[in-house]
Amino acid sequence: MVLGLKDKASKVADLAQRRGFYWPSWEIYGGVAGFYDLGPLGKELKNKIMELWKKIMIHPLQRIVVEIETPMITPYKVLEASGHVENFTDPVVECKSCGRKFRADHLIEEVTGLKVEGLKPEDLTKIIKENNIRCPVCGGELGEVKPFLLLFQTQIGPYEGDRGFIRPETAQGAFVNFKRVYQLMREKLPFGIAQIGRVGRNEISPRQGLLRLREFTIAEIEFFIDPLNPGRPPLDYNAKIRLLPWELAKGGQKEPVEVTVKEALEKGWIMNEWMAYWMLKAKELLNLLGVSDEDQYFEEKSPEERAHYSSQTYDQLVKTERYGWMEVSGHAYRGDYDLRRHIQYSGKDLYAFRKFKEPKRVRVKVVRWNAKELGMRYKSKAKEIIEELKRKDPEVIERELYDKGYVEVAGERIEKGIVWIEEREDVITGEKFIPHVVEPSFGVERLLYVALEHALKEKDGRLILSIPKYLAPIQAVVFPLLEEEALINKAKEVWQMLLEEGLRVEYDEKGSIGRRYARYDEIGVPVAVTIDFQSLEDDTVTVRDRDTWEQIRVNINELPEVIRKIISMKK
RNA sequence: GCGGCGGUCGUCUAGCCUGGACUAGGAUGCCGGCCUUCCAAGCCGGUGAUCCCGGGUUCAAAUCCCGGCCGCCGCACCA
Repeated sequence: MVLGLKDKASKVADLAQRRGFYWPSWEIYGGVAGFYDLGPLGKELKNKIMELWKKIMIHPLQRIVVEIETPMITPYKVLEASGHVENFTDPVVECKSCGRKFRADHLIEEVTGLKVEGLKPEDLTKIIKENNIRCPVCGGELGEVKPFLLLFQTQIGPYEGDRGFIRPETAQGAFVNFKRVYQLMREKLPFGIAQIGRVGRNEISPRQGLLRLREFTIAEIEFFIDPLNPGRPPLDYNAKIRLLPWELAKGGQKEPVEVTVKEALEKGWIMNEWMAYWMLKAKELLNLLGVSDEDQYFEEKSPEERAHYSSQTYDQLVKTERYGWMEVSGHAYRGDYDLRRHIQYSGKDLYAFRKFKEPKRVRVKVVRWNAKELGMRYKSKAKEIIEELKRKDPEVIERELYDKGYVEVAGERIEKGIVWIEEREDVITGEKFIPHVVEPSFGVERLLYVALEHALKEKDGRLILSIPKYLAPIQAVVFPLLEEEALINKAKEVWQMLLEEGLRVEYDEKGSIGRRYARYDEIGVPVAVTIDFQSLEDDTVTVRDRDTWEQIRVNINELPEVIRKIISMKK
């Protein structure tokens, strides 16, 4: 293998395919861009990564962060409410001569100054024709405006009207369940709904292997807070964080700055303490996946780049060799956007309730009326009159009655005495409000790739997957030094014993010992146990470290504990 | 989607320009055997390639032409 000649991404892709981490889906039919299969090792590693994610994101706040699961197939109405049906489609127009594509609405606004947001593609096409707008690059003629919907569409059941989509994020499943989980959390904020699940986005041009997929796994938390009383996260204010806030970026700054969390909050670079908390957690997670601080930072998205629901978004970027800085997580302050929209579209009560410290006593003016009198005088019109009285501001009615002696509703003059204003004192114990949402969201396959790329090392022309030891899919391997019956028997005994200890262990007797070390270094097995002739005499074996290649000799009955210690996260 | 480059055993690659002896060669991996007392050792044997797919040109196509698919790089969108 000519290792030196290839870049790291190729080496990762090569290793992934050769040793069974991942490969393109539907390969024997030529493959389909944007879809990848996970092989045996890839699947195990991904499981480990998801476990780790839960350990970092959920476990420390387990009393207030809970995991749920909701369907991938999502009804039209839900994604209409979320704004995705509207916002996940771009009107695109193509130049007939050079083939370049443009956002049709942006192009028109630039050239004509007309506000055309929300217009239909046909109208946009018309405007382009009427104003003779041409390709801004080559001057060629432009074609029809077409919407490009990034959502995968399907149909639910046999009825064509029941349109469904594959969810582009798991978040909506959390929002629609807000009330139920709120009640399960005994109506206390803040709390978080975590979800790990597959999503689909019909990317125009997926590329870059595992990094841009049409179907992938998202791990996200919708963290609900009371904006007036967000609570305090267990936050280390002195922790350092690398940031490129928009405030600096728009002034031309390219490099992130390192600041304490305290500074970032004081300067308003991070708008909320919970945002800061999840960002720090994200940094910790990437550290544990083998990405150092220098190889990651957070970049704030400009207002134009942000998703339709967000008022602040930071992307967590990780350095990759070929693809440069790659987003592995997004941290969005979604405000009350999603719940507000779902309240609107579903008509359901998705409010939280905020109790006042002291019940408030307020004097309120209420409109009262003599229903019997109204009924007798206005007959069937009485109902309409009462409805209008209910809607009208009591202050206004009071003024009208005072000024004119009557109030005019539904075209009738209702005189003082039939309608009057009463003042009464109400005791208000609290108020309804829509919680705000802080959302950390991770692309799991990207984490997988990044972990692999950062783990891949070379030593003496050999590939070593120096993945953090607690992440290794296979934890240990047992070798007889030579293919001799006595050694083989002993080795199999040891292997069996380790299996019974619950460890994930392989056994291999084929090839020279060096070749076997190399085989398992390449897939990141942290511990190689070798049974040699001395083992037969004194029940000791050699334990070799994947990264240093150093060996120690341990007694067989200490072996499980030795291995456990090596692959443990606690150091 | 456009432009550029590419696609040959699991992997890396020779051959392609200049069509024919290519029954597609090598290396590595993998399997079996011999050997071997700790880092991809050696020897022998074996396995393994619809030459990305479809069509066309030709007596003859891995090779030339067209279309598609996939990949990489650049442009636009994103976790």
